[in-house]
This record gives sequence, structure tokens and C-alpha cells, in this order.
Amino acid sequence: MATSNKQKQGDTWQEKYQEYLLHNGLKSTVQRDLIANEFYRLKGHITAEDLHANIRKKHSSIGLATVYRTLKILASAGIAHERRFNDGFTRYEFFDPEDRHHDHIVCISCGKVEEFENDEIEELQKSVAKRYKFTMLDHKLEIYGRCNNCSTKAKNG
Amino acid sequence: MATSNKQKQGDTWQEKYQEYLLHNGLKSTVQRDLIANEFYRLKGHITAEDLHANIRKKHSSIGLATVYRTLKILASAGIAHERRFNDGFTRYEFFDPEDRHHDHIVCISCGKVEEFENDEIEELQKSVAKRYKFTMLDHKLEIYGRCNNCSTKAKNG
DNA sequence: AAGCTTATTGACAATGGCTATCAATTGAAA
DNA sequence: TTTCAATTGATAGCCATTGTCAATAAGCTT
Repeated sequence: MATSNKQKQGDTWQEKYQEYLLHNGLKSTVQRDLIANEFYRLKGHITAEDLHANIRKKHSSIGLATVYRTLKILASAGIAHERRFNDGFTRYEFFDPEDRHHDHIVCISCGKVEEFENDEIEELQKSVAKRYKFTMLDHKLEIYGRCNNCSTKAKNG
Repeated sequence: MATSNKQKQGDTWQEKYQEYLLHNGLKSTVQRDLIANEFYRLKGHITAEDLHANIRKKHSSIGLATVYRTLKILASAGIAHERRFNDGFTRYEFFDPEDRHHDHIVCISCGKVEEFENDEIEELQKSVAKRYKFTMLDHKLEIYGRCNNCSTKAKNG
């Protein structure tokens, strides 16, 4: 095929998705594609159940198991990242390779999740891994607390 | 009771434990005390099931539910800390108030967990919380990777 | 376009860590 | 020792997630 050599703008998540299916003997199906698209549309920190509920509004026949399965595929393809905070649910987050790594700050009161980036922390983690002779593959930093809104409420309520 | 005024060396985990029971209308029982002691003896990052298995060797009648219940109490009393890595188990870690806060570096291959401390990271986290106007209550930093042993094996095996 | 092979789907059963329930037992205050 | 709430072990239940399976759909090949 005569595709462009340029990669920078070229590899959208859709391409990554199609490529992953191809290279793994998987098929593109209407359900799969629909779920992937809806996941992309909704983005941040969604649970399988929430995504399923959302899709059900328009496509009432799609099963929960298929949503779970598709999210797993998207995670394997590097399109979604699995996140487990402390509420018993696995959440999926759209991963944009253009974005830098980010961590999370979670409100234990209202559940709000904010993202933040901090290069210094990243660097310090690398040096810790080196000190312990670990090959670092992933890391997770979560700050738990109460957001401005909820701590104000707690004081006045 | 004529106990010392000094606190520094005074409050062992046993005292903390007894005090917690007292202040919460809970009773000291042979099972409870046994589980607490065994937990203290084994220390690091144990699951309820592992602890139960260990205790069963000597005291075969103690039930799993009681181990779960006791670990919850120890956590509420501030004697144990709950940790959830990514293997689906809740692990409990003995908490020594003399110790500084530490984080974890986990080998995804053999499951080894090492602890580390890093004040710079701690400080950076505080500043992040401040920037987002969060009241920081807790935080969790985990580095996932392969330990020296396992990455060597991977290369040669 | 039809046939063929294999992946996929939705419904639902099963899993597994953990918690609730309950009748019997125990701790400790009176 | 009586009394009564707390506790225990066994086990049923919970719930997010995964496995099973017969029916169906994708994507070749001809």
C-alpha cells in the first residue's frame, strides 16, 4: 500500500486498533467498533458498566460481556489504560501517545479524579528503580484527599 | 493504673490494640489476640488467606472470617495498613509509628515487594495537592517492574 | 454470491475475594 | 454464677469480572 512515510500525525487510535486486530487474528465487528468509538468519545476514567449503560441507550442489544472484552482488547492494544483506584471498579482511560505520563489525585468524598503531571517525580522514580536494580515497567501514583469543594462542605455542613 | 507518663517508648502496638478494643466496646478473645500476634510476628504485606494458613498450622480451628475481621480491626486501630497492589488481594502490613512513610516497588514476575522512602517525592506530592486545592489524606506510589533476579532470568531463559 | 472456517456475540453460569448471617459460645461486668 | 452483649466458625451471599456455549457474523476462497 502506498501510505505516507510520516508517522507523526499518521497513527491515530483507529489505525492502532485496526492494526492490533489484524496482527492478532481478531475481527472488526459492529459491536467492537461501536464500543471502541463510544469509549473514545467519552474518554476519562470510565467503568465497563458505565460504558455499557451509555451504549445501551442507543444500542440496547449489546451485552456487558462484550464491553468487558473490548476494553481488554483496547488495553492490550495500548489504546486504553486500566486503572484501579480504591472503589472496587476497574476504570479505563483513553491513552493518547502524544500525552506525557500523568498521575491522579482522587477526592475520597465525591470521587472526582484530576490528572497531573510532574517530571521531577517521574525522574525520582526512575532513580529509585535503578537503586533497587528493578527494570521499571510501570508506576502508579495516586494522591487521595478531599477536593476544595468537599473540604469546604465538611467544615460548614 | 499507675502507668508512666512518658509516651515515647510507652505505646507499643499491644497497648494501642487493647486501647482500641476498650474504646470501641470490643473484647479481647483468644482468637483475636492470637491472630494479632501472629500478624505482628510475620509482618510484611500478608494476605488474609496467607495469615490464616499460617495460623491454621498450630490452631486449626480458627476460621478465615475471623482473620478477615481481626485484620480490619487492626487496620482501624492504626496497627495495620491495607495495601492493594494489582493482584486482586488486599494485603496487610504492620504499621510502626516510628517508621517514616514508605512506598513500594513490586516485581511483576516473582511478586517480591520492596519498600523505599523518598522525602523529595513526598514533598513534591504535597505541593501537587496544594496546587489542586486538595486536602491530602493519603497517597500511594507503586513502581512496577522486574527485579534484578527476574530480568536476568528473562534474558537467559 | 455462495460456501467455509473461525472469531464473536449475548445470555447466563461460574469464580473468587470478601462480607453478612446465624446459632452456639465466650468474655467480663455485676 | 448470672447475665448479656460481643464473638466465633461455618456457610450462604455479594458483586465485579470471566468462562461457557450455541447461534451468528466476518472475512476469506472459489
